[in-house]
Amino acid sequence: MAVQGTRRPTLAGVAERAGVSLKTASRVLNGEPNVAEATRERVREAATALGFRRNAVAADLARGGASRLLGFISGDIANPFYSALASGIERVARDNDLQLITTSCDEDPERERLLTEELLERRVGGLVVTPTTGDHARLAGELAAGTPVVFVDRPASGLEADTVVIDNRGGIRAAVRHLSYHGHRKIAFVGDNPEVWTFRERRAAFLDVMDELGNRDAQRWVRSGAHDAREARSLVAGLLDGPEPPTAVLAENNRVTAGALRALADVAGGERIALVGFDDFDLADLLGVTVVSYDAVEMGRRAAELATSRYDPATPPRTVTLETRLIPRGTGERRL
Amino acid sequence: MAVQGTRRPTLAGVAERAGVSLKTASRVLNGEPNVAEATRERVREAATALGFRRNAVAADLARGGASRLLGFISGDIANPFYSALASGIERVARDNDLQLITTSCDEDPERERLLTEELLERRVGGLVVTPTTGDHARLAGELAAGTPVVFVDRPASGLEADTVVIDNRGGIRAAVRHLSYHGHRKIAFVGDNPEVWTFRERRAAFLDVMDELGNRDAQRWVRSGAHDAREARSLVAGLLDGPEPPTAVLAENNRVTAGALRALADVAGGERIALVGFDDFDLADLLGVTVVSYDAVEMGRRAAELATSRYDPATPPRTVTLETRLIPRGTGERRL
DNA sequence: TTGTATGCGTTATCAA
DNA sequence: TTGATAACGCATACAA
Repeated sequence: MAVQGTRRPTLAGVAERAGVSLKTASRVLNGEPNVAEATRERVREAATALGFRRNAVAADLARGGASRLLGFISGDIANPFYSALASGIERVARDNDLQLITTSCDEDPERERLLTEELLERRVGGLVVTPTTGDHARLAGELAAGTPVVFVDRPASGLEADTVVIDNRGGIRAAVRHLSYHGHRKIAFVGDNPEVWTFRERRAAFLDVMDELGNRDAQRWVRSGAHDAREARSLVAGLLDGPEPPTAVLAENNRVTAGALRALADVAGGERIALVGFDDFDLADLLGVTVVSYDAVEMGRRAAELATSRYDPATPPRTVTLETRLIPRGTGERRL
Repeated sequence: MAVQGTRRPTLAGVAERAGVSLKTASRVLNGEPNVAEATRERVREAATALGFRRNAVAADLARGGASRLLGFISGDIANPFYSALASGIERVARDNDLQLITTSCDEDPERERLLTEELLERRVGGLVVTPTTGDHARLAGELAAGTPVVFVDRPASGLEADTVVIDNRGGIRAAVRHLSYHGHRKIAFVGDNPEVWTFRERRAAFLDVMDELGNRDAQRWVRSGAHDAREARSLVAGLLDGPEPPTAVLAENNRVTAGALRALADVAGGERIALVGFDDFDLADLLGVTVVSYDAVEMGRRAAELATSRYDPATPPRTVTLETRLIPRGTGERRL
């Protein structure tokens, strides 16, 4: 048992106690072959007696190259979406004997840059990033140096790199068609900030499908700027209170869905207004909300697989697109 | 720009290019004083020209002692409770210039042990653990060696160490009294497995308060074994379907609450049965569920503060108990 | 203000 | 089957 003040036992200490050289002790403790069984036993005993625990920091340095660490830069780890990503990444990390460093950049480009730098200083063997709107060209050198940098949920700007996204357009298409099939024409699209890539993708798809369905002026049904549930609530409230209230609301993400639900609960007859949300959420079944669902854990897993697979920087970047799935609950209208 | 195959630029390289010694380059790049401004400038230029990025692995090894890493062993990072903890820990880590390694042990003692070992090999400067039921006496030596190990949400067994918990008993007391105040006598307590410390605490409090209120036989209202929402649903369904259905259900955690909600939705008149849940959750307001709430992010923060504050292993372990808060929504009965 | 020398605890090379 | 010795890249007494 180590005691405070006392140094921790080292491999050299184990070797000395076992009466062998450093290299032999190393061989034994790393399970390498070509060591006599008797020697092996003596080293093991010495290690246990001293309470030896290998120093992974020293090992990483000696080995050279990357450390056995993987980096993940999320927007906010407390957000269920990001923690689902983290969960998928973690599993792949585990399978590859890597430890995962998680960080949150609060959607702040400058903070993302700082975190990237810190993780690269740690010589991570791979980096998974949910990119903010900033430019990522600065990472070109690192990519060329062989560090796999993978972007997830949205692509980086100014850089060609491996990317994992979902089929946003397909998801929106399914949602709008679902509502249309159930007779809705006045469909409002409520979302986050237009700076966000996913918002733009989803809005574009919304306009496309509405156009295909004969609604050439869908732009007037679009509302943006709802970054949290509270803002979404007032945005939807405004729609319902306006001159031409929609009969259906398409919420661009789960925060908007939550806000929309509250707005609908606030007005008389709100339960007769249909609601479809992008992103599934807990208890959506109870609230009878039809959603566009996808597997965020799988998304993390795929990203981590790209980030851990050794690759040739010369090969063109890969893009993985995951499918979405419409989960109809009722007829698009909520049944409370 | 580094190119693949090429080694990464080192401090020595920067020093050489700037025509100074290693130590001087180190001084400049670490912002230490006592360097001529001209020298400083030359070193900076050399660093930029070479695309130098310090190697944190080497720095940690050279500095000796612990690495600038913090470890967190959660049950499952995809679980909102654990990711809230992670969020709090992450903020403290950031403030202390530490990087956070997050792991999930899936509530498996053996896996927790393995993860602990791996993190200690990484020489983490602190370790936050949500302990499983296994014994933790093996960590005594590490504690004595000066690594702050902090347990959060429940105490470790077989080891005296810093711990952060919430006031489970107070929370249950408030919940039962709330229901009692609103006229309920037949209150069922539905929870997870009795192996889980928090369950035992909460059940004990439930029985105490029921006893105080004159219900001496509350044991028959206790149901356990609901580890997920599905199991909770059938457990509650069984209660409602039994010979003497309760008029109120106290759910021991948010998974049970979700299951109970579904069970109540399944039966006629279910909306007249009161429900109070331990743990607040998203959209609880919409569903009209009264809850016992507490701040999981704060819990993580407090744990991380204990794990980062240098302390004397000789001082007795500290226990931080965080308050809970009853959030009444309606009269304890749901208003849908 | 600047530099020299040594150590951190491993892994890896190459020889014995 | 084993071992001596040199990296790995930086920090830090101590000197100049």
